[in-house]
Amino acid sequence: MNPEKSSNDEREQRILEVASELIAHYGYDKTTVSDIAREAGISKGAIYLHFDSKDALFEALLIREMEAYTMRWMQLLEADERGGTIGVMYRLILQALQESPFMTAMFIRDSRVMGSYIRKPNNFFRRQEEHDGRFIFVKMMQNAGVITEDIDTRVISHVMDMLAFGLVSMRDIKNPAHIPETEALLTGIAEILDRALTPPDADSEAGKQVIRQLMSTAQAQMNE
Amino acid sequence: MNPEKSSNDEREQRILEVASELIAHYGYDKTTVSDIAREAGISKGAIYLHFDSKDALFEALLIREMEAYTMRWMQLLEADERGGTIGVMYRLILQALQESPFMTAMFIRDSRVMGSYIRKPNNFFRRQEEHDGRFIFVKMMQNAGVITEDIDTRVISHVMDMLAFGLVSMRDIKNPAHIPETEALLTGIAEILDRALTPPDADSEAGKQVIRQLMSTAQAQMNE
DNA sequence: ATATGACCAATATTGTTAATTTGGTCATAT
DNA sequence: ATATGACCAAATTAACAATATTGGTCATAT
Repeated sequence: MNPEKSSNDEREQRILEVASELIAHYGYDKTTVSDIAREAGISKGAIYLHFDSKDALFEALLIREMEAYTMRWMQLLEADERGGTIGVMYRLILQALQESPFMTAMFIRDSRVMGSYIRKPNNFFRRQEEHDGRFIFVKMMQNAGVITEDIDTRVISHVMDMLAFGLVSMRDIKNPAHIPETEALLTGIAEILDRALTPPDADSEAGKQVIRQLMSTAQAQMNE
Repeated sequence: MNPEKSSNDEREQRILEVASELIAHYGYDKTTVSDIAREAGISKGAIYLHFDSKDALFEALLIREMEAYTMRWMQLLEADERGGTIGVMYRLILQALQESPFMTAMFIRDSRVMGSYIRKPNNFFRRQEEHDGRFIFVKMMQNAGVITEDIDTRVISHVMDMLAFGLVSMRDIKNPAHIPETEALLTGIAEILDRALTPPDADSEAGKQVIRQLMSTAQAQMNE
């Protein structure tokens, strides 16, 4: 929420909700501020009481979607009784990713959705470039003893990125008849990762525990 | 080689060689038949003594590159003394893929290279769509006892496609500083696949043997 | 036979202007 | 205070003709 702007948080969320749907469907370029206002049932001017510009709105949306994606992952994680092995945890990452059309578009920088935004000089993605979330995740899981230490952290995290990218992108170019059913595919990936990366003495709850802790710290920081 | 056309195979190969370089660099649209002729040191008319059309030339090039890629893989396979585990074999597949800019472009349907060709109604890729080479490869390796049977063939082959796709595509969008050095990455992937897919009792030569046999059969069919 | 390159119809590009759309503002209303 | 929507400059798109390029052919030369 932008404290400098209107404090009507409920409406701000509705704007973002509507923007998410429109942009996921029509893309950044083809979705106008007026479209968003009309669909949200408010005037165009009201949009600018919440956001400085179309880009500011869009970037708030990117952040919102990332947060929603993370929350959804947490939710799947807590609901899953198969334990906190890296295979299962990563499987749920992919599941959450697939569930969100917007996140998949973000992840592969889909130009049909991101439109001309991706070409902007100092956009969200370029600013984010320094930060490697996946690397940090893998490092933490190694420290927690949930991933073997005998394969380089950077290699593992990049392999995970490769899989996620491939998962989302290949659907466009490969004959659907040759793509396995999602459930079976994700289970297979989890199995492969567990066999390769889960140490024999892994504590299957340690991973989840670290994530929980990380989340509550993040939550606490947010409430300031 | 097109038997209906000129039988000057040497020149036909030079045409394709030149076309490969030009198209890999400038793309299908920006490379004209005259460009190819000039660079090959022959007249434009001579091109049409070998190929019916620009598209026919281009498709011959696609096939040539696929064959060259396969040959290169074979070569790496024979030269590698680490044995024929699935990890090592697949690692060499990725290595051969990375070495050929044209093959990488084909694999991800890079529109900067393939240009307007990919949008043509009945192009090479669409015709090829039925055939799933990776699936056949995995199936054969399972039959040879080099890949476990306890994970679905389709799942394994698709995971391999995902990795290959990710390997090639992620270089464009991820901060290079976060991408591991190629050698380490490929070694890591090989290690992961071996741990997950190589059966305890695998005969590390059986895989190579099947490939050799397959190749000589294909070679024999070609010479007809 | 084999190879060339001038030639052509068809397609693509460019330059230009006119028309439309869009992000953002602000006087006015509530 | 809060919200609206008419309004505007800037940017995008549409329309169109003029120009250039390109795939492919073929009469001619070697």
